[in-house]
Amino acid sequence: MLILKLLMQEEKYGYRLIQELKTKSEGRITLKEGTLYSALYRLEEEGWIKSRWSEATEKEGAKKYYGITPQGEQALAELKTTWNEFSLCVKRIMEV
Amino acid sequence: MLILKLLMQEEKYGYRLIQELKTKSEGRITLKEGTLYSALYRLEEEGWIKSRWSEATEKEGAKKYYGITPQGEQALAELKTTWNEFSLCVKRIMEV
DNA sequence: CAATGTACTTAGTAAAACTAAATATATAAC
DNA sequence: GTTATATATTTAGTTTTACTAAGTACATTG
Repeated sequence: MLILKLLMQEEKYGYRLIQELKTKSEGRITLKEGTLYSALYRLEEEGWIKSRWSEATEKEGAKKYYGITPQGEQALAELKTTWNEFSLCVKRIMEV
Repeated sequence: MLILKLLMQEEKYGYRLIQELKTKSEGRITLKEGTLYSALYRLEEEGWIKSRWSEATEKEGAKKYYGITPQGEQALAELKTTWNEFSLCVKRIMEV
């Protein structure tokens, strides 16, 4: 869900997603490469994201950019609802 | 965390925990026996809960009651902090 | 007496995060 | 110049944990 959310802004490559998740979570979500990339492969298999290779420039090598698909946006909306309901329900149980 | 929380009130047996999680979550958390009981075994191995068999009466068979230990209470407090920080951080990323 | 509800156990599968390492390039340090 | 670090992706293998599914046992209900 977080990956899909970060891809709503613009297309991004895997390494950048790891960094963004780390900084935006204040160091609480530190995915290892194995975790992030296999998550990306699953999301792409689901049809929720699409990848393309950028061309290498003089300064930079080629990167694999991921963008969210319309189905991904739909899935994100559903995941958000599920998450909201779930976390609210955890909150209620924990706050009694 | 939720199991530990439910055991803070009083000691409970596994089947009851399944029911309570279901009703208190309005049907969103419906653990199967295999899931709940193996979670209980893990928690007991950690030393966070302790079990005892009740004696069978004329009406009821023996049940295995679980109670939270002092280490369990400590773990619960830490889990709660971790959960609060984590869910807040998800909220922040999702609400941008 | 068959079916359902309660209550616990166990075996095996599946999903997903983990460790760990390999590959490759660019930059910075010594 | 070589070593170390940062960037960027891939892959192999392990571990954890939830899942399915079935089995045991007893009490209650129809």
